[in-house]
Amino acid sequence: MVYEIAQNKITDIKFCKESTQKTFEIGWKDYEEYIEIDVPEDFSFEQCMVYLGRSDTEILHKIEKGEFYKLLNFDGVNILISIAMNLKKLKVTFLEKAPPKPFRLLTAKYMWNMFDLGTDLTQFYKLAETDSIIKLLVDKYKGLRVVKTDDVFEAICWAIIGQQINLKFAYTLKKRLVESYGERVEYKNNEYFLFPTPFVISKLEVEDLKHLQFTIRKAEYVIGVANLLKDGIITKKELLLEKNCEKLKQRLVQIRGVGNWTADYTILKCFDIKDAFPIADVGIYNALKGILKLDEKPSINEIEKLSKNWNGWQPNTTFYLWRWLYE
DNA sequence: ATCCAGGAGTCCG
DNA sequence: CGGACTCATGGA
Repeated sequence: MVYEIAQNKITDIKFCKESTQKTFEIGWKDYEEYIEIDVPEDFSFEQCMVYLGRSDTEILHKIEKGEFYKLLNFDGVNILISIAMNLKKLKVTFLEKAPPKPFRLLTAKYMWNMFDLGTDLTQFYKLAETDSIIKLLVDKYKGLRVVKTDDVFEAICWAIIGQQINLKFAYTLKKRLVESYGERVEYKNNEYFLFPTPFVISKLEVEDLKHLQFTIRKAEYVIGVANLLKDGIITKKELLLEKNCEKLKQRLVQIRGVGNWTADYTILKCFDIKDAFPIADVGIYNALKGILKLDEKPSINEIEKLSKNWNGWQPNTTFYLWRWLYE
């Protein structure tokens, strides 16, 4: 039996050839009921957990006693896992019965993508020698990775939901959306959810989402994106072929409801593109305002100047800046 | 109450 | 193209 990788799932594990950055090879061991994945020497599971644990309203995973729980789905097959560090390796445990071997490989690849384990951050850390902002961030949060979202529908929806509202309310909206329309699995008195599929959301009316306190616009945007993906007008597989940040952005911005910020954010969260940078993000300028002790938020021009020093490492810098906000 | 929040579309010159 | 206006809802 051949297991196909769904089109919009699992980023190709091969890395962008034109990238000048070093990459690590994936390494993992299969122990049936769990797998162990090699991680870079500097990898900090704890720092990634701070990012992933930034909201107590997060519905798509749980963190308990430093252990991470999430429901995965490969081609219709649900896999409930927990993740923890064990002897400098990432240990992923299958909480229900161990899935067939191809799915254990997919799980390893999923983690590799989610924690961006392929990127060698040596050059990023070296930037700290010449950039005081990077130095401050790296000193504090070394080992934090760019935590990715595999599902492009989820990534775009989450960005749309987050437009122009505070993060707390954004998490509330996501929770309502997922609880209302996402698949649910129960395990030991806990519930775990999948992000809703484009198919399910495409069937909704604007009114359905208005009841969840979505604005009319956001409801239209989310349903619209669902239709584009459901009909195959947009596929992640096709988007992955575009390695140029600007060109990828141009394609995303054509989607109704996706402006500059949403496109930048989606690329950062869902694609392995090294100059993705949501320059209009209020989180970024709030962090910079705080770090640089500015009286007012920095202008786009000022951020552009700063970010030139970060060329090729904008995604990492963005995550480290966001991390600074969670102190 | 007032301002802001991990904005986008539209219109107008 | 760039700016002003509109939409829209909870949090602090």
